Amino acid sequence: MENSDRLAAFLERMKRKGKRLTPQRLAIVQAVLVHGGHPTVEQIHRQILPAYPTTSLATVYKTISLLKEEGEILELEFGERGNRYDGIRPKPHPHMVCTRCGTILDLELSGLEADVARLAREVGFEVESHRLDIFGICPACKQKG
Amino acid sequence: MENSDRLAAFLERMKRKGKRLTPQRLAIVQAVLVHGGHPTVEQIHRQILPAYPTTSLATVYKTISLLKEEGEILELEFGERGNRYDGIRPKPHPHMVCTRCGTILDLELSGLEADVARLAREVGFEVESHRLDIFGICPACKQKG
DNA sequence: ATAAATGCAAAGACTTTGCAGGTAC
DNA sequence: GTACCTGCAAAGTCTTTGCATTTAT
Repeated sequence: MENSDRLAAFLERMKRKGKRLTPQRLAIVQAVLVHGGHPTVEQIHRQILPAYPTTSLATVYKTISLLKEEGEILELEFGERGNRYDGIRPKPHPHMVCTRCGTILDLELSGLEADVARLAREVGFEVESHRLDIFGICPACKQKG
Repeated sequence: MENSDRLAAFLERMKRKGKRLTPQRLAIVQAVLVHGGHPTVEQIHRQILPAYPTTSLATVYKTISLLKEEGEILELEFGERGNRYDGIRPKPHPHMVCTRCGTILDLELSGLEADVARLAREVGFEVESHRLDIFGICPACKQKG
C-alpha cells in the first residue's frame, strides 16, 4: 500500500470512529507514518514544531498512543532513552541495535513467525506479539575502536 | 554446575577483584542466583529483609548491577513494572510473557543463536546479546476469559 | 452546541547518584 | 587504617494524567 493511501485510509477510519483530525494530530500522524527511521517521541515533536509551534509533547505521546492502539506503528523498547517507533513496518520484525551509537537496523528472519507460533502452541499461549532484538556493535563503531 | 559451586566461584572471583563480601551483598547474590523464577528488584529486597532488615533498595539495585556486569544474571525488560532477573540461566533464551497475569515461561529455541549470528554477520555487527520475547495470553488467563 | 483534543504542569514509576557514616579486610 | 560499601534522600528520565481551555464537527 502506498504511504499516501495508508495515511488516507487511517484518517478515514479515525473519522468513522468520531476522532477529530486536529492540525497537531495530522502533523504527528503524517510525520510518524512517513518517517523512514525509528524516531523517538522527542524527535517527532521537534520535527513538527517549526510548522506547528503550539504542539505539546503530551499531545505527541497521546497521538503515538493512538497509533499504537490502531496497530499503525510498532513500538521498540530498547531500554535506553525513550522508546522508538516504526511507522513503516508495523508488523514485528527483528532489529539490530548498536549499543555504542544507537543505530537501528531492520532485519528479516523467515521462519521466526512460525517458530514463535510453534513455541506458543507447545505451552498453550495465545500470541499477541513478539520481538527479536539483537544488541551489539555496528561496523562503523567497531572501526572507531 | 551446581548452584553452590557457582555461588562459591562467583564469590571467589569477587574477592580476587577486591570486592567486599558484606552480609547484604551475600544475601542478595544468594537470593538471586538461587531464585527459581524471575524476580524483580523489589521481590529480592522483600525476600531478604526479614533476615537482613537493614538492607536498602539502593543496595539491591547496586548488587544486581554488579551481577549483571559479571554476566551472572540475565536482565529481562518487559516494559511493565520493574525489570526481572534470571539468575539461573544467564544466557539469552526466549521468554513467553502473559500480558494479563505476568506469568513468564522460559523457552528453548534451537537454531536461534545461529540465526542471530548469521543476521549479524550479514550486516557486519558484532553481537553482544539478543532477546526473543513473546507476549500473549497464558492458558489460565484464556480460560478465565 | 458539545464532545473531544490540546497544553500545561504535576504526578508516577523505576532507577541512579551523591554523600556522610560504617565496615570488611 | 583505608578503600569500599551502605543507607538515605534527592535527582533523573520517560511517560501518564488531571483539568481548564480551546476547537473540530
